[in-house]
Amino acid sequence: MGHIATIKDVAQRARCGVATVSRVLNNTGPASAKMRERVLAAVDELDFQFSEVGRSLQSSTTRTIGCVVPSIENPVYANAVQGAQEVFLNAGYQMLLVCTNYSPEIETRAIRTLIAKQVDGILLTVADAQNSEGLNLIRSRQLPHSLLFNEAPAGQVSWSVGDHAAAAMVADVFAENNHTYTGFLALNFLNSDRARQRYEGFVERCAQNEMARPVLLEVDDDGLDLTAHLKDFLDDHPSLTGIFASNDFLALASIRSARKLSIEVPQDLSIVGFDGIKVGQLVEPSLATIETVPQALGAGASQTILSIINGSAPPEVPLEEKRFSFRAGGSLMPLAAESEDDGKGTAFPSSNDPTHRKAKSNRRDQDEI
Amino acid sequence: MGHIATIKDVAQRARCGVATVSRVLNNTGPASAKMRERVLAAVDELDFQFSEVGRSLQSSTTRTIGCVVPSIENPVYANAVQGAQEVFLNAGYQMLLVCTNYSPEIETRAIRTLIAKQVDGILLTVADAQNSEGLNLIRSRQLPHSLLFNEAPAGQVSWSVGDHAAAAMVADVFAENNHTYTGFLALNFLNSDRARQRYEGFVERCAQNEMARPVLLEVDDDGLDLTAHLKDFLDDHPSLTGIFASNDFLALASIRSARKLSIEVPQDLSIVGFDGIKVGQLVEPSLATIETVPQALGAGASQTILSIINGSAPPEVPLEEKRFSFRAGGSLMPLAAESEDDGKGTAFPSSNDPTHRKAKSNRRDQDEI
DNA sequence: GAAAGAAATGGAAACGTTTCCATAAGGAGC
DNA sequence: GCTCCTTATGGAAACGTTTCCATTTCTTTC
Repeated sequence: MGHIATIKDVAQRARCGVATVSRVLNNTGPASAKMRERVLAAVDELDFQFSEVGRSLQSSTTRTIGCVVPSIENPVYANAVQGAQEVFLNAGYQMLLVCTNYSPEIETRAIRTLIAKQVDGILLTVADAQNSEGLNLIRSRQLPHSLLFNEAPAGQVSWSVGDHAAAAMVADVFAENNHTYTGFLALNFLNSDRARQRYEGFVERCAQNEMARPVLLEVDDDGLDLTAHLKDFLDDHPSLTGIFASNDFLALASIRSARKLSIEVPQDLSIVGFDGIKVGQLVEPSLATIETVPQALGAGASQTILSIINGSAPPEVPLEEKRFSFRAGGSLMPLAAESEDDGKGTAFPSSNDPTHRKAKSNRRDQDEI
Repeated sequence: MGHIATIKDVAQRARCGVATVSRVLNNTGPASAKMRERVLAAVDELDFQFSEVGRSLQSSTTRTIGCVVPSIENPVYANAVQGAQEVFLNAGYQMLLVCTNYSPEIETRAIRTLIAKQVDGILLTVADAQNSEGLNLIRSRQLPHSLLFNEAPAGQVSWSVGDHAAAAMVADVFAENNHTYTGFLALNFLNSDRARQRYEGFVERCAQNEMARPVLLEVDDDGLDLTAHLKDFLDDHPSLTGIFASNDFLALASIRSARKLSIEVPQDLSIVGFDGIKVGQLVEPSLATIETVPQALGAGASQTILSIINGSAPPEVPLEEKRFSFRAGGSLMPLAAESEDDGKGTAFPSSNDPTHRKAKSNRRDQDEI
């Protein structure tokens, strides 16, 4: 019969009470050798496995963690989620994953459901950490949780990149390479506080560096047809020499669109990305970008949650310097102005093997500084 | 007090029985207007939400689906999982995700846990569909499930790419471009039946096309340091003109490694990838590859599971022609042999805008056929 | 105004566990 | 052989739902 065995079936078959079965199987409390044997035999014959649902009801713990992120097609989130998943699995927790597609409505609904499912904790990246209905729900229930990628309101833990500072670093890099007129290319500006923080950080530091105020280009679609947008943008702002793309995909798409428009990167236009995805190093020119450590953030945030759950000391969030760094690449080139070179921060070779690049390249190469 | 309200609390506060609360909240059965109001008020005041655990125990359904994949750092799985997640979410199901890291042990353990958690179905990509302990468990319990990416044993549903045929198509493409000596670059060969099927399909069709037997190069690490391996490989097999990489990342890494070794792609070496990841179209040269539709497979497999659960007609798995196609790209170049060109299957321009490529390219360009 | 029918309501069982508590069985010491 | 203690064992409550069924309350109709 297609009936799934319960502890009662086992008890019946082993000719004992359910309490005994529970004790034997969980190794809690005494049991005689014969009894133990009978129970084990019954378990084997019936192919018995505890129902976690029954257990959860009794223990009011589910050994399940909710994870809410915008999308795992973005390798940054994919990395983070994978890192988190590993930590949780090792600790005996399973992970309930929801991708919100950057929609605050889905986000709220998902969090509600996760709470109803009695997850033991929630790991989440919200659209806007300052104003998230779901986050409020979590807080009011005092559910163990940790923000991931979002900067938390003061006093709260969060495993974020440090977007403001990282974007400021990009402004510095542009400045050191004599770029003054820059643009900021944004996707999901509306539903990502990270994108906005990057923009703010970039704008502020540009101002401090006495560069022009960066021009904002918002795109809505993350398809690959950036060309028309880019053309309009550059036509409107012909003095631009550098673009800071709010993520690496956007940066790569920009490079390609530029190529289509017969604009050479980096000779005619420098491009800096954000995230440091793997392929950025595989392409030519290699992508100058902010390198981040999503997997470490995901793992760290997970450990934070686990430590809240079992009352141990939570891990420290690493300093900003450990969470991001500038990765030089061929997509950024110093402007041919009088050099106020101080030796740091200029673009490095795009390849680890300069000899080869010299050998193969037959056009003006930005790599020879 | 930090006590979470249950239906009893609500009943007490609304001065009625729990049955009434249940009826009102679930809209099942009658209830007077005042009663309805009292209950709703109590719910509001207590911030009550049903416990899904209690519900699950009672209904023996969890509205949860398990999803087991090797890794979501691979964009192919990330896409598929995202597609699946969306379908499930729309149907009111949540998804428990486990990444096995290609380990059969983790795979088995994960499936065991998912069964214990009483998931209503399982979507999974296993290391080896012919020999999977976890899969057997699922089958013996008759748990609704669908394979994803794995080719299923005869008679079973599976949403696979059609690796054998797709790899054969690559052999055909190489043949049409006059390549005879090819290599197959494999990762995770041991723990991926897909990789093995691709190899077999490729080898067989090469034989049918009277090409040399492809040389196998297995790499274990998916880091970026393919260079040493590639060098040894090409030194050992100097006649190779084309490499079929079992995924796009490997293909991109190969292109980069080749570049480091002063080997020009595609002039000196043609490379074809597999999967059709997005960045393949953003790079230069663009990647010739097999384009697949992971999101559609993930969504289809999910619908299959849902239809098993609620007894409706399962969706048809699309024909192979709908599941993969060859995407031409600049990384593949016809060999300068006497052309037996039949017009189809030769490499196409790598960019959508040939005028630009002509304008910018100053080396012999494979795009002008 | 009473009877009958319909509508509303509450009690209790069931789902699968764990755990407390009471009882039964076994062994040691007299 | 009896008591006393230890070790085994089973019954039952509790966890939070839903749902069946019985009971109460309201409407309607004569």
